[in-house]
Amino acid sequence: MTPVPRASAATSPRELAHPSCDEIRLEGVLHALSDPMRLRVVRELAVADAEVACSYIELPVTKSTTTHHFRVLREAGVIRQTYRGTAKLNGLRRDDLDALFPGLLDAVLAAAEVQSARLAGS
Amino acid sequence: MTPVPRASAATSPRELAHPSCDEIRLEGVLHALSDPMRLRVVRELAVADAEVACSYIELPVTKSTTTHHFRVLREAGVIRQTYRGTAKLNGLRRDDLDALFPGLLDAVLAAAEVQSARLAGS
DNA sequence: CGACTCGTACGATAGACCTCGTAGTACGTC
DNA sequence: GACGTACTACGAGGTCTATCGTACGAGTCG
Repeated sequence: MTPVPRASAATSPRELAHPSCDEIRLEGVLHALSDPMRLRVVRELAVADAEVACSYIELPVTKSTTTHHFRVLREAGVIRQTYRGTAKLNGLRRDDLDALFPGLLDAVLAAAEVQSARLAGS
Repeated sequence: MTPVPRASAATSPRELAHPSCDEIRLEGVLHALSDPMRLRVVRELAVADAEVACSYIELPVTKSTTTHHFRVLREAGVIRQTYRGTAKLNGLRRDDLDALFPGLLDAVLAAAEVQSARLAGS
Protein backbone atom coordinates (compact mmCIF):
# COMPACT_ATOMS: atom_id res chain seq x y z
CA MET A 1 0.00 0.00 0.00
CA THR A 2 3.00 2.27 0.16
CA PRO A 3 3.56 3.42 -3.40
CA VAL A 4 6.86 4.93 -2.44
CA PRO A 5 8.78 2.40 -0.36
CA ARG A 6 10.33 5.11 1.69
CA ALA A 7 13.54 5.00 -0.35
CA SER A 8 14.87 2.28 1.93
CA ALA A 9 16.56 4.75 4.24
CA ALA A 10 19.93 3.74 2.91
CA THR A 11 21.78 6.98 3.05
CA SER A 12 19.23 9.60 2.22
CA PRO A 13 15.82 8.49 3.32
CA ARG A 14 14.57 11.93 2.45
CA GLU A 15 14.91 11.68 -1.26
CA LEU A 16 11.80 12.74 -3.06
CA ALA A 17 10.52 11.02 -6.16
CA HIS A 18 10.44 13.29 -9.18
CA PRO A 19 9.19 12.29 -12.58
CA SER A 20 11.85 12.03 -15.23
CA CYS A 21 11.50 14.22 -18.29
CA ASP A 22 10.07 11.26 -20.18
CA GLU A 23 7.35 10.92 -17.64
CA ILE A 24 6.19 14.50 -17.66
CA ARG A 25 2.85 14.70 -19.40
CA LEU A 26 1.44 17.87 -20.84
CA GLU A 27 -2.01 17.18 -19.44
CA GLY A 28 -0.54 16.75 -16.00
CA VAL A 29 1.32 20.03 -16.23
CA LEU A 30 -1.76 21.88 -17.43
CA HIS A 31 -3.83 20.33 -14.71
CA ALA A 32 -1.29 21.27 -12.07
CA LEU A 33 -1.31 24.82 -13.36
CA SER A 34 -5.09 25.05 -13.52
CA ASP A 35 -5.48 25.47 -9.77
CA PRO A 36 -5.35 29.05 -8.51
CA MET A 37 -3.23 28.15 -5.50
CA ARG A 38 -0.72 26.23 -7.53
CA LEU A 39 -0.58 28.84 -10.23
CA ARG A 40 0.18 31.32 -7.52
CA VAL A 41 2.97 29.15 -6.18
CA VAL A 42 4.47 28.76 -9.63
CA ARG A 43 4.34 32.48 -10.22
CA GLU A 44 6.09 33.20 -6.96
CA LEU A 45 8.71 30.60 -7.67
CA ALA A 46 9.27 32.13 -11.07
CA VAL A 47 9.90 35.60 -9.72
CA ALA A 48 11.99 34.23 -6.87
CA ASP A 49 14.16 32.52 -9.46
CA ALA A 50 15.74 30.47 -6.71
CA GLU A 51 14.87 27.69 -4.35
CA VAL A 52 12.63 28.80 -1.58
CA ALA A 53 11.10 27.01 1.35
CA CYS A 54 7.48 25.93 1.39
CA SER A 55 6.76 28.30 4.20
CA TYR A 56 8.10 31.20 2.21
CA ILE A 57 5.04 31.20 0.03
CA GLU A 58 1.98 32.09 2.00
CA LEU A 59 -1.27 30.64 0.86
CA PRO A 60 -4.71 31.17 2.34
CA VAL A 61 -4.99 27.49 3.15
CA THR A 62 -3.78 25.13 5.79
CA LYS A 63 -0.30 23.74 5.81
CA SER A 64 -1.64 20.31 4.95
CA THR A 65 -3.24 21.70 1.85
CA THR A 66 -0.09 23.55 0.96
CA THR A 67 1.86 20.33 1.19
CA HIS A 68 -0.70 18.70 -1.05
CA HIS A 69 -0.33 21.38 -3.71
CA PHE A 70 3.43 21.18 -3.63
CA ARG A 71 3.21 17.47 -4.05
CA VAL A 72 0.93 17.79 -7.05
CA LEU A 73 3.31 20.27 -8.63
CA ARG A 74 6.25 17.99 -8.00
CA GLU A 75 4.53 14.88 -9.32
CA ALA A 76 3.49 16.76 -12.43
CA GLY A 77 7.12 17.70 -13.01
CA VAL A 78 6.64 21.41 -12.56
CA ILE A 79 8.82 21.92 -9.52
CA ARG A 80 11.78 20.24 -7.92
CA GLN A 81 11.92 19.68 -4.20
CA THR A 82 14.96 18.96 -2.12
CA TYR A 83 15.45 18.74 1.56
CA ARG A 84 17.88 20.97 3.35
CA GLY A 85 17.75 20.32 6.99
CA THR A 86 14.30 20.86 8.35
CA ALA A 87 13.24 22.98 5.42
CA LYS A 88 12.31 21.82 1.95
CA LEU A 89 13.47 23.90 -0.93
CA ASN A 90 11.29 24.30 -3.97
CA GLY A 91 12.42 25.39 -7.38
CA LEU A 92 10.85 25.54 -10.78
CA ARG A 93 12.01 22.89 -13.26
CA ARG A 94 12.36 25.55 -15.84
CA ASP A 95 15.12 23.87 -17.79
CA ASP A 96 13.25 20.60 -18.14
CA LEU A 97 9.96 22.25 -18.98
CA ASP A 98 11.54 24.52 -21.53
CA ALA A 99 13.26 21.57 -23.13
CA LEU A 100 10.08 19.53 -23.26
CA PHE A 101 7.56 22.22 -24.09
CA PRO A 102 9.37 25.30 -25.39
CA GLY A 103 7.64 28.51 -24.51
CA LEU A 104 4.85 26.91 -22.57
CA LEU A 105 5.89 28.00 -19.12
CA ASP A 106 6.67 31.52 -20.24
CA ALA A 107 3.35 31.77 -22.01
CA VAL A 108 1.46 30.63 -18.93
CA LEU A 109 3.40 32.97 -16.68
CA ALA A 110 2.83 35.86 -19.04
CA ALA A 111 -0.85 35.00 -19.25
CA ALA A 112 -1.09 34.90 -15.48
CA GLU A 113 0.58 38.28 -15.36
CA VAL A 114 -1.83 39.71 -17.89
CA GLN A 115 -4.85 38.34 -16.09
CA SER A 116 -3.61 39.52 -12.73
CA ALA A 117 -3.19 43.04 -14.09
CA ARG A 118 -6.58 42.86 -15.74
CA LEU A 119 -8.33 41.80 -12.58
CA ALA A 120 -6.52 44.35 -10.47
CA GLY A 121 -7.27 47.14 -12.90
CA SER A 122 -10.98 46.59 -12.27
CA MET B 1 -31.52 25.72 -10.54
CA THR B 2 -31.14 26.65 -14.18
CA PRO B 3 -28.05 28.79 -14.42
CA VAL B 4 -28.81 29.58 -18.03
CA PRO B 5 -32.46 30.53 -18.39
CA ARG B 6 -32.77 28.87 -21.73
CA ALA B 7 -32.38 32.16 -23.61
CA SER B 8 -36.13 32.64 -23.36
CA ALA B 9 -36.79 31.09 -26.75
CA ALA B 10 -37.77 34.49 -28.08
CA THR B 11 -36.52 34.36 -31.62
CA SER B 12 -33.43 32.19 -31.51
CA PRO B 13 -33.83 29.57 -28.86
CA ARG B 14 -30.70 28.00 -30.20
CA GLU B 15 -28.29 30.70 -29.28
CA LEU B 16 -25.48 29.43 -27.13
CA ALA B 17 -24.02 31.36 -24.25
CA HIS B 18 -20.35 32.15 -24.64
CA PRO B 19 -18.23 33.90 -22.06
CA SER B 20 -17.10 37.34 -23.03
CA CYS B 21 -13.39 38.03 -23.18
CA ASP B 22 -13.55 39.62 -19.77
CA GLU B 23 -14.96 36.47 -18.31
CA ILE B 24 -12.36 34.11 -19.68
CA ARG B 25 -10.15 32.96 -16.84
CA LEU B 26 -6.73 31.50 -17.33
CA GLU B 27 -7.35 28.75 -14.80
CA GLY B 28 -10.48 27.76 -16.63
CA VAL B 29 -8.69 27.59 -19.94
CA LEU B 30 -5.87 25.52 -18.50
CA HIS B 31 -8.31 23.22 -16.81
CA ALA B 32 -10.27 22.79 -20.02
CA LEU B 33 -7.07 21.95 -21.82
CA SER B 34 -5.88 19.51 -19.17
CA ASP B 35 -8.25 16.77 -20.24
CA PRO B 36 -6.91 14.40 -22.90
CA MET B 37 -10.18 14.33 -24.80
CA ARG B 38 -10.54 18.07 -24.84
CA LEU B 39 -6.92 18.63 -25.76
CA ARG B 40 -7.49 16.30 -28.66
CA VAL B 41 -10.52 18.27 -29.75
CA VAL B 42 -8.62 21.52 -29.59
CA ARG B 43 -5.76 20.10 -31.59
CA GLU B 44 -8.09 18.88 -34.29
CA LEU B 45 -9.87 22.20 -34.40
CA ALA B 46 -6.54 23.93 -34.73
CA VAL B 47 -5.43 21.90 -37.72
CA ALA B 48 -8.87 22.13 -39.28
CA ASP B 49 -8.60 25.89 -39.03
CA ALA B 50 -12.30 26.16 -39.76
CA GLU B 51 -15.58 25.43 -38.14
CA VAL B 52 -16.32 21.76 -38.05
CA ALA B 53 -19.22 19.76 -36.74
CA CYS B 54 -19.10 17.92 -33.46
CA SER B 55 -19.42 14.63 -35.23
CA TYR B 56 -16.41 15.41 -37.36
CA ILE B 57 -14.12 14.81 -34.43
CA GLU B 58 -14.27 11.23 -33.34
CA LEU B 59 -13.63 10.51 -29.72
CA PRO B 60 -13.57 7.14 -27.99
CA VAL B 61 -16.47 8.16 -25.78
CA THR B 62 -20.22 8.37 -26.01
CA LYS B 63 -21.98 11.19 -27.73
CA SER B 64 -23.23 12.46 -24.39
CA THR B 65 -19.70 12.74 -23.13
CA THR B 66 -18.59 14.46 -26.29
CA THR B 67 -21.31 17.04 -25.83
CA HIS B 68 -20.14 17.53 -22.27
CA HIS B 69 -16.56 18.18 -23.35
CA PHE B 70 -17.62 20.64 -26.00
CA ARG B 71 -19.67 22.45 -23.46
CA VAL B 72 -16.74 22.69 -21.07
CA LEU B 73 -14.55 24.06 -23.83
CA ARG B 74 -17.17 26.59 -24.79
CA GLU B 75 -17.80 27.73 -21.24
CA ALA B 76 -14.09 28.12 -20.68
CA GLY B 77 -13.93 30.37 -23.71
CA VAL B 78 -11.76 28.09 -25.80
CA ILE B 79 -14.17 27.38 -28.62
CA ARG B 80 -17.11 29.04 -30.23
CA GLN B 81 -20.21 27.08 -31.14
CA THR B 82 -22.89 28.05 -33.58
CA TYR B 83 -25.80 26.17 -34.96
CA ARG B 84 -26.24 25.59 -38.65
CA GLY B 85 -29.22 23.44 -39.31
CA THR B 86 -28.95 20.14 -37.56
CA ALA B 87 -25.22 20.38 -37.16
CA LYS B 88 -23.31 22.51 -34.70
CA LEU B 89 -20.16 24.14 -35.89
CA ASN B 90 -17.21 24.44 -33.59
CA GLY B 91 -14.32 26.78 -34.02
CA LEU B 92 -11.38 27.80 -31.92
CA ARG B 93 -11.57 31.28 -30.40
CA ARG B 94 -8.05 31.88 -31.51
CA ASP B 95 -8.39 35.62 -31.90
CA ASP B 96 -9.79 36.14 -28.42
CA LEU B 97 -7.34 33.80 -26.79
CA ASP B 98 -4.40 35.35 -28.58
CA ALA B 99 -5.55 38.78 -27.52
CA LEU B 100 -6.00 37.75 -23.93
CA PHE B 101 -3.05 35.43 -23.50
CA PRO B 102 -0.56 35.97 -26.30
CA GLY B 103 1.29 32.86 -27.29
CA LEU B 104 -0.48 30.61 -24.85
CA LEU B 105 -2.55 28.65 -27.31
CA ASP B 106 0.34 28.23 -29.71
CA ALA B 107 2.59 27.07 -26.91
CA VAL B 108 0.07 24.50 -25.76
CA LEU B 109 -0.54 23.28 -29.29
CA ALA B 110 3.17 23.04 -29.95
CA ALA B 111 3.67 21.21 -26.68
CA ALA B 112 0.91 18.78 -27.57
CA GLU B 113 2.58 18.23 -30.91
CA VAL B 114 5.93 17.58 -29.27
CA GLN B 115 4.49 15.17 -26.78
CA SER B 116 2.49 13.35 -29.41
CA ALA B 117 5.61 12.84 -31.49
CA ARG B 118 7.54 11.77 -28.42
CA LEU B 119 4.97 9.19 -27.43
CA ALA B 120 4.65 7.87 -30.96
CA GLY B 121 8.39 7.53 -31.39
CA SER B 122 8.28 5.40 -28.24
C1' DC C 1 -46.31 12.92 -42.62
C1' DG C 2 -42.63 9.50 -41.26
C1' DA C 3 -38.08 8.31 -40.54
C1' DC C 4 -33.58 9.45 -39.75
C1' DT C 5 -29.53 12.11 -38.09
C1' DC C 6 -27.35 15.42 -34.95
C1' DG C 7 -27.01 17.10 -30.78
C1' DT C 8 -29.12 18.15 -25.85
C1' DA C 9 -30.92 17.28 -21.21
C1' DC C 10 -31.36 14.70 -17.19
C1' DG C 11 -30.26 11.24 -13.92
C1' DA C 12 -26.94 8.10 -12.03
C1' DT C 13 -22.46 6.27 -10.79
C1' DA C 14 -17.83 6.04 -9.82
C1' DG C 15 -13.70 8.29 -9.29
C1' DA C 16 -10.82 12.33 -8.56
C1' DC C 17 -9.89 16.45 -6.16
C1' DC C 18 -9.52 20.36 -2.51
C1' DT C 19 -9.75 21.16 2.05
C1' DC C 20 -9.12 20.28 6.74
C1' DG C 21 -7.62 18.28 11.39
C1' DT C 22 -4.80 15.37 13.94
C1' DA C 23 -0.93 12.70 14.66
C1' DG C 24 3.71 11.69 13.45
C1' DT C 25 8.70 12.09 11.61
C1' DA C 26 13.08 14.50 10.61
C1' DC C 27 16.12 18.09 11.81
C1' DG C 28 18.17 21.74 14.49
C1' DT C 29 18.99 24.04 19.05
C1' DC C 30 19.37 24.38 23.94
C1' DG D 1 17.94 14.31 26.16
C1' DA D 2 14.14 17.86 25.69
C1' DC D 3 11.92 21.14 23.00
C1' DG D 4 10.46 23.63 18.90
C1' DT D 5 10.08 23.98 13.91
C1' DA D 6 9.11 22.35 9.19
C1' DC D 7 6.89 19.32 6.75
C1' DT D 8 4.35 14.71 5.97
C1' DA D 9 0.84 10.94 6.29
C1' DC D 10 -3.56 9.45 6.94
C1' DG D 11 -8.33 9.76 7.17
C1' DA D 12 -12.68 12.30 6.37
C1' DG D 13 -16.01 15.43 4.36
C1' DG D 14 -17.83 17.78 0.57
C1' DT D 15 -17.65 19.12 -4.09
C1' DC D 16 -16.55 18.57 -8.81
C1' DT D 17 -15.98 15.76 -12.91
C1' DA D 18 -15.96 12.14 -16.51
C1' DT D 19 -18.60 8.71 -18.17
C1' DC D 20 -22.65 6.39 -19.44
C1' DG D 21 -27.69 5.35 -20.79
C1' DT D 22 -32.01 6.78 -22.07
C1' DA D 23 -35.28 10.01 -23.58
C1' DC D 24 -36.12 14.23 -26.07
C1' DG D 25 -36.11 18.50 -29.52
C1' DA D 26 -34.52 20.42 -34.04
C1' DG D 27 -33.72 19.97 -38.71
C1' DT D 28 -33.50 17.28 -43.26
C1' DC D 29 -35.05 14.10 -46.73
C1' DG D 30 -37.98 10.43 -48.60
